[in-house]
Amino acid sequence: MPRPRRRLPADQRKTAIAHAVLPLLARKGFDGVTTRELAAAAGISEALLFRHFPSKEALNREIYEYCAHSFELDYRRIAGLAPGTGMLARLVYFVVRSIVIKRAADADTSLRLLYRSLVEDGRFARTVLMAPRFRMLRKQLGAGLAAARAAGDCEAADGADENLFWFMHHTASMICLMRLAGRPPVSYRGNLETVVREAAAFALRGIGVRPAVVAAQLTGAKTASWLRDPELTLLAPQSPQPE
Amino acid sequence: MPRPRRRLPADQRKTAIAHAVLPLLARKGFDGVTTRELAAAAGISEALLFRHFPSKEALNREIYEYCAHSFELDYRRIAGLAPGTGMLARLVYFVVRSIVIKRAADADTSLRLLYRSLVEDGRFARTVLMAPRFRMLRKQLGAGLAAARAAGDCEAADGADENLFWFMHHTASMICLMRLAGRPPVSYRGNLETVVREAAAFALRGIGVRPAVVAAQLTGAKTASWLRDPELTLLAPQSPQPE
DNA sequence: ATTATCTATAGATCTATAGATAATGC
DNA sequence: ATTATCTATAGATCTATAGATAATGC
Repeated sequence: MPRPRRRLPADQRKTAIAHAVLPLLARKGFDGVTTRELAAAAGISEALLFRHFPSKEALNREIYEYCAHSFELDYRRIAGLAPGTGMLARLVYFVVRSIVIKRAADADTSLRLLYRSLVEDGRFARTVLMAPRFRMLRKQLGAGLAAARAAGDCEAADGADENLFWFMHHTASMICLMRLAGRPPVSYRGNLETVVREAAAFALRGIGVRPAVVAAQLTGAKTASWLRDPELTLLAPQSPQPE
Repeated sequence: MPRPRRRLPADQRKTAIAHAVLPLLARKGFDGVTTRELAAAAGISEALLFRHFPSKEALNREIYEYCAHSFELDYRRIAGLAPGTGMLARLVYFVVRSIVIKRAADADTSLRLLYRSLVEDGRFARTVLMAPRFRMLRKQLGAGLAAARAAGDCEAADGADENLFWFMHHTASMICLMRLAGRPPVSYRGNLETVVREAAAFALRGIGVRPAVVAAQLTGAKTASWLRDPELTLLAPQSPQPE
């Protein structure tokens, strides 16, 4: 059965391979997946795979680069808001939400890759977490905290604002990680949007915002209205689709 | 070079293998490690490995069981304390600390296994996180919250206490996970004990305890005195050493 | 006599390459 | 004429077993 495959120019084929192969690689891990499986997922022969990538290792490296962009956030909108208690609530809510609910089609793929990296050498995780966008977000959070403190809505911190940023990030990240496992080992009460709102409230109180202020800021009606506002979705951009 | 190995009775050898093999398996993952490497780590031939474990897969399963116990906490001491704001602070502080700083020798090994499980099928993570000790801790936290609320030290939650417990747990877990990667992708300000205290404060505020109360409860002097109290270390028991 | 251990190796699988064939674009 | 693709296969490696040898305990 000589099956003549669709012929593609080198660069397109390369992208197509990366795209097709990513989910499998993320799910099974570099060592758990075979080049035979990868080729099958890309709908090509193993020989062609090795023509486009000199080795399995090289393919793996390219996949990381291909995937890294999917963690970008459109933070410019947030950057435009004036620092204050309301801005702080929005910032935390959207960061938490965009981590817990990733909208990109390949969401759990890129996240699996990220967390897998953490238990291994951590290289990929470093590229993602040390990227400029996080420095930016940290700065924004700092500005929001300062404004909220000045307004009396927030307690001064005992430690560094930077640590508070990461604690917030961690709360959301671990919820996301728990949801990656087929049957989650932790079952939260309420539906996902509820969990997102509760986690955002937890994080806001955690960074020092007074409980009463948090309750006023994160009402169901308010977050619902934010979700309808396309100006501030803060979600990951779509991946570049091949072809 | 016929090297006569030390001869051990079957059960002892089996335990010895499990013990010797665990770190390598956790670090490289089931697919990333070879039976040759595993045998070498255990100081035996591959043939002997397969005599004690019918397959690599079977060895892997046993390793999970062997490792699961290292997550146990000595929560009985906490269970003995009367619910109240002070108990709540202690509980959160020690849970956070025991997650971030695991004292057992094979600490990062068991944690790697746990987090690796999360990006894979999640089976092991479920055994660990759904264990009775967590239900117990959750109950204790609930009692502490109720008492602190009655005392006016803590805001009533908008959601379930159970979710608050997990958010606290998540904050600590992710700090721990970040520290597993060789060079951590996130660098916190301050030394580890400081980070632990700040994270505990974050979590306490997060679950609703008023910022001023948290500040009063988690002073450096207070946590230092807790650390000197052997009654309440709440740390993981030592692994059973072979032989 | 039984049980633990080793050396040697089979059989399967996995990465990677060689060399032939067919589609594309000038 | 060039470039993409395939089939076939080499060479390495990996899991697992067969069969021989040596230590232990009755």
